[in-house]
Amino acid sequence: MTGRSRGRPRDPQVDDLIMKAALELFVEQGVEGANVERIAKRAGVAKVTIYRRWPSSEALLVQALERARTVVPEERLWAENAGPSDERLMDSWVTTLGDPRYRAVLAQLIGSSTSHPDLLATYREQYLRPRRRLVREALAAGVDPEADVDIDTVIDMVVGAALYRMLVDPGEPSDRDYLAKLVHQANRLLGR
Amino acid sequence: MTGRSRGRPRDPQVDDLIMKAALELFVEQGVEGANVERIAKRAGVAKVTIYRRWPSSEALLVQALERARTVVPEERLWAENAGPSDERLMDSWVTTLGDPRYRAVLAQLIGSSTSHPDLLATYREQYLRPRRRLVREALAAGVDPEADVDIDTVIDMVVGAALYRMLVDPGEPSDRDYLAKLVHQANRLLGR
Amino acid sequence: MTGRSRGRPRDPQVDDLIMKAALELFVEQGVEGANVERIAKRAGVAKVTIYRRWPSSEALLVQALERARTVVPEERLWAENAGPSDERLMDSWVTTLGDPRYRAVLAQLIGSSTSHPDLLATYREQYLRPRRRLVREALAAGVDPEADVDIDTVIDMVVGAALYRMLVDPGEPSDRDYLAKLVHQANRLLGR
Amino acid sequence: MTGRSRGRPRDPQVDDLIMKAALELFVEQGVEGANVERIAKRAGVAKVTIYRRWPSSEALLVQALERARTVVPEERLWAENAGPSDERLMDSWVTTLGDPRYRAVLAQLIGSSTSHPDLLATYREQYLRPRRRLVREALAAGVDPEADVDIDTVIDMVVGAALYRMLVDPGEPSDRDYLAKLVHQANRLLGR
DNA sequence: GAATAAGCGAGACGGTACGTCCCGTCTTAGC
DNA sequence: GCTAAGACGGGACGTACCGTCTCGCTTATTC
Repeated sequence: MTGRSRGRPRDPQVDDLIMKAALELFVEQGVEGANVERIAKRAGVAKVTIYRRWPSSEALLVQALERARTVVPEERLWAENAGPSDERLMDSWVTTLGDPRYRAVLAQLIGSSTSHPDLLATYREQYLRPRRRLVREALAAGVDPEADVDIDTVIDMVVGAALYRMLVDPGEPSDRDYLAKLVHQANRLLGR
Repeated sequence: MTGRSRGRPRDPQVDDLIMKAALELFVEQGVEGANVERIAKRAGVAKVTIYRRWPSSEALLVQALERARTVVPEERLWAENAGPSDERLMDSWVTTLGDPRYRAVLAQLIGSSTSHPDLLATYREQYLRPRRRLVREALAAGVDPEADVDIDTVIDMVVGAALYRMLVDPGEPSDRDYLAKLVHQANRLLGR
Repeated sequence: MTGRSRGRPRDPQVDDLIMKAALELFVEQGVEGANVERIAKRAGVAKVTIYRRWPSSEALLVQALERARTVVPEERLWAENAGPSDERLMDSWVTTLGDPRYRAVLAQLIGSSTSHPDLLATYREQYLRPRRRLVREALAAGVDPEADVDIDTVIDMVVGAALYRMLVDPGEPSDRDYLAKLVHQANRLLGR
Repeated sequence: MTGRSRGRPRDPQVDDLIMKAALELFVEQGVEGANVERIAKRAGVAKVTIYRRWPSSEALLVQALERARTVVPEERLWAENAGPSDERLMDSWVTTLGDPRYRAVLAQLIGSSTSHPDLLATYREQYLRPRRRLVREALAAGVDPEADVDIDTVIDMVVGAALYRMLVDPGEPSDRDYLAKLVHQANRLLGR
């Protein structure tokens, strides 16, 4: 009885077009630029077609970001390469933090988080949390069990310092040398 | 000595009216409600009068919030109390980082930094840098000269972790307990 | 036969609302008061809705006034009454030239003709030319075929004189007596 | 006691600059363009300087137009040349009516006469009335005293026809041939 | 095969805010 | 006193998006 609903079914390709356009505009121009009017125009789609699927441009962006994450799953990469290590951790960070697009996305998300907290929340849950878990695995090996610190605080300090530089003081480099310093201090705290 | 510029000078009282109205609207209705049109109406002021002073409502809000800080400026506080200390450092942080308006401003600045980097730069130079200097003074006392770390990296890690929580994971509290943990780890790194 | 254009068709009732409001404001407050902002507000309509239909309040007023002519269209009147005559000609003129709104429109059109000649041209072709044709018919009856004049020049002189008074010397009346004088001279020239 | 008023006297050259700028802007861009702001800028003068001398841009334009008239006093020209005649009448008309600037001024004046009737009134009294008087003199010679017409009506018809062409139907030429036709018909009416 | 229902692009619609322009008034410094 | 400069409250401008709506057409399912 459930069966197909009556009438013409939605075209799944249209979903793709819309989310692609939404993401492009968001990266290029931020939340302001990623409004329904422009997304519709870029996707070659009627506004109604968007409103039929998502209640707001925010909801659309959330899903678009969710979807985009699945494209490059780093976790898998690491699994194929005999687990994480400090070296691989820094390889990953250098790539990510050096990418201006990465900075742009995170900056836009933070900027819009006052009015649209769901965007940032989605990103955090879908993107940041898994990576954090991997970082924890990488740092967990050889920790002094007596160390006067919980590992999450150390991660906060390392990741926080790196993001602080990238977001707040983009003039200062977040290069491998700097990241190495941070990891070195993390290891000191962890007694590794 | 160029002397007074020609023409009728700007009325400083008008600055007050505008920033007061902007702040009220921001607190009552958020960023969306604090637009130039409404600020002008509430302040009883022409829109042009606002545009003459600030390039956007965002920039206006930055200054309004900066000005509205009810906290006594840390510099003075410290000077009057025989220098900084870990306790006073944390008092100051708890006040600042616990203020949702502070978060909102910094988030907006980061969000707009792709298109308008000057806003963030100004804020960093005018606001963050002096405070960083004070933090360095607070942490410098009793540092182990043999410690395997430079103090700026430690500041990055402490401040970075605090801001990371506030900006990226606002669900987790940046309360005194958490800040105390950070300062404790900083002291471990510095051999204090 | 291009068929119906795509998209939601314009609501003809909205046209009515706008032109009604425009006319009211024009009559009440003159050209200055009949601006787009006020017309939109009085008509309960968005400004864009007006701009979609007319390029300026001026163009809107032209059409509104044209439409609002309470005079029964001369063509019909004459057809129903066995053709034009000097009397009916003057009836029509007295009504038209005595209407301050008619003067206002024509004055505005002439004033804007340096920068926007099309407005005046449209008005001339759509409004004036057909009426001129009727005047020619009215004057053609009983013309002395030997008269040393072409009828269009006579029309120029009669219409020109009437409009000259109305436009340039609005203090002097363009009343029935004056128009009668003009028609009388026209008849002398035409040998009627 | 009358004496000079105290303080620095007004610079009469400034009056010239202002009126010159006002007239230029009026001819180029019409009433809209001839606002105090632009006049002040073009004349290199403060707005206050204008408002001190004239209550409005309208009043300024009135005086500017009055003054401009005195530059080429046609009456005098005729006086020096042994009085007006049909030929000289037409010479004068051909020059005037063929000048696009003349058309522009009159069109602008008529266009603005709804809101600012004084402008047109001044022009009529200062410029048109004297010329009309001269035309009357030119046509008065040799009039049939028995003619069934008063001369002012004939002038209305001739001048009206010429202006009608120039203002309302600028596509049709107001050339010497056409003006000759008009004068010929005027002479017929006057029994000359 | 026809009827029905929903998808779809297009674009009208009432709103709100934008940033600019000009209004006429005012307040300053300098001559 | 008078100038140039420019701030000020006010109001209109024309444009951009908002979210809703109405249209003709298309596409799939159901009867």
